[in-house]
Amino acid sequence: MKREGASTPNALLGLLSLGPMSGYDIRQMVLRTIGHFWSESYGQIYPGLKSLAAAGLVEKKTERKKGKPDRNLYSITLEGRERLQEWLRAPVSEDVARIELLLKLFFGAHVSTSVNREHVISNMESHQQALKVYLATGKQLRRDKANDPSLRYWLMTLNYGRHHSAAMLKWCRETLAEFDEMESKRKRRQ
Amino acid sequence: MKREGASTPNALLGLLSLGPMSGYDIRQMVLRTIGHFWSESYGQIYPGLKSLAAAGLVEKKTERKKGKPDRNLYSITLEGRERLQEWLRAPVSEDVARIELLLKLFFGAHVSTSVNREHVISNMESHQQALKVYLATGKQLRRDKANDPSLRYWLMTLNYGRHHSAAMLKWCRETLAEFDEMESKRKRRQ
DNA sequence: GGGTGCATGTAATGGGTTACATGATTCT
DNA sequence: AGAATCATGTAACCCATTACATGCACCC
Repeated sequence: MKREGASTPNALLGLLSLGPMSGYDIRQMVLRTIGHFWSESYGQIYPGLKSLAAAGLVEKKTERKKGKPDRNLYSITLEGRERLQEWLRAPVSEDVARIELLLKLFFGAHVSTSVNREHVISNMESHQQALKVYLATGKQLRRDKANDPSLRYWLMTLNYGRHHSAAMLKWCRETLAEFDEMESKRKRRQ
Repeated sequence: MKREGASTPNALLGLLSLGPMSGYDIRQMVLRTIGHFWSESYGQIYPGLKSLAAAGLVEKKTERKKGKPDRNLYSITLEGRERLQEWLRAPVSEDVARIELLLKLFFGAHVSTSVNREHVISNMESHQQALKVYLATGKQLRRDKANDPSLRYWLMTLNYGRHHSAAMLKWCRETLAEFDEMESKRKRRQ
């Protein structure tokens, strides 16, 4: 009877709370702003907007411009805002993340250390890349959104990413050192 | 044409590489050993074992014991081991984790700081708890599995958890301090 | 003429959890 | 008598991605 979960409609409401948007805009927004901890595909967005509209939580207005394709602009209603706040106040549902890297590593003894090493290295690279992005968007936000009341919250999510990626880099380096040790031990025995 | 994903059968093969097990055993194993980064439900395990058996990657033997319910013991075949190694060698497919806490925080300006603070606090508590578990199981593994060739790999996954939770605790403390600051600013203005 | 970006949507498919259904044994 | 643990499995449902389908405008 309790469903719980279903955060996609809430994500949509959240994004529309920043201003009216089309489904296409939402997709771009997701990629540019919350992309490092959230994803939404068109297959979720368009049907999601439709059902939110049917529930009266958002309103649709079709915008016609010569020379450009029609845009369906959605804006959040008062009821939608209430629903969003309700969800924000509800406790965070935590479920176990499935981390494929760790699953492979857990069974790593079945393959050579170099295979496992490669997995760790590519993980390290993606976190190095992510760190750069976090720092850059942090700067950009502080510059462009200096007076936005949401700025602090946005920086918190960025900071989360910073801490996470920094910790992962540390772990990667330690793990690579461990592989070195394992390999030199193996060589000594030969 | 390329499906990619579908890691459940590989997880099952991995667990069975540690020794013959029933579906029930596997569930327990998942919870006790890889539970901090993986989950499998009966609804995945039993059908999964069935199709692995149909593909010849595992073998089923029914064990009958007086006074106890029948157990379907599954063991990995040679072909299954090969398939497992193939998967282990394939690159890790990384997808964006959906972190509900961050989604709520991103839209945090719509509710009071105390609501957001509560979310962060309960996150902090769960990581404190997790850290304790990591340290305890680390000790236990070093004691009980001192000669297991997989020990190093298991400790790597634990270490991942340690680093992650430690970083999250740091982030939580910083974020809580930020809330303090926001609230004292608000008071000063009143 | 062809690629890219804007724009909307659906259908197929996959992957997963939860609830349901059943039943024995052991411990309290 | 009743709860907990062992044990197996299915069905309903939910959530999500990917591929498909369409089409215009702008730039090279």
